[in-house]
Amino acid sequence: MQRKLADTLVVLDFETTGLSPEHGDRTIEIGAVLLENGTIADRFQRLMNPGFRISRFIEGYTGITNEMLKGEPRCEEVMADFSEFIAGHNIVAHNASFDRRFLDAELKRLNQAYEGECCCSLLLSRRIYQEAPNHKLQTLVSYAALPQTGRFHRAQADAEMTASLWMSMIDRIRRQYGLSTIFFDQLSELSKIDRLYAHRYLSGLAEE
DNA sequence: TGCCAGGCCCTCTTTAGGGCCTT
Repeated sequence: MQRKLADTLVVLDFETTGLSPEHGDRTIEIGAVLLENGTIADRFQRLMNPGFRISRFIEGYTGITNEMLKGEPRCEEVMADFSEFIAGHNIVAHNASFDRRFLDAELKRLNQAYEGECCCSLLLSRRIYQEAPNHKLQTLVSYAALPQTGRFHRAQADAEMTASLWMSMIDRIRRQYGLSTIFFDQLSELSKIDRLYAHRYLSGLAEE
């Protein structure tokens, strides 16, 4: 599924009620963009009602209030639509292990599963932007001089800025190593190898 | 009401501990 779909990709971000779906936390907002050949071809943004009140901490952290969620559809309804949105595409998220756990947990409630590949822009940034002060999304957007498309910690803005970050890292690799094309599975591999070997790996790609 | 996780990665490491990230 990876290389043949290298020209399409869904970058996603969840806002949730907490850190752990295993302890009952649910998603309250999904934001995503479909990238086709490096440009945004489609968007998906929904608020959803988790079925219980969210904490004051989450209200302050995300700007999403209990009042805002009152009339919104349940998670199951939104996730059914989102499952169709991501079907056939690989996905990217910042600290993807977090978003993947929530994606899997929500889809499991629908007796569904995501079958594609998932790559982490945080892990990739630790190899491409090794000199950045830290690798929080907000810091990297500033560090790479990318446009701020909205409020941080809202799903759609975070997804769009993660997409910009992703493209900026691809651009940096292309320019630095003279690569005309770099595939999703190569970036996925790069995010998994020891970051000390990142340069050696990319140099190897340049020689192919 | 208050609490909860997990994977990566560095180092004063590998028979471990703790910071970084995500909400």
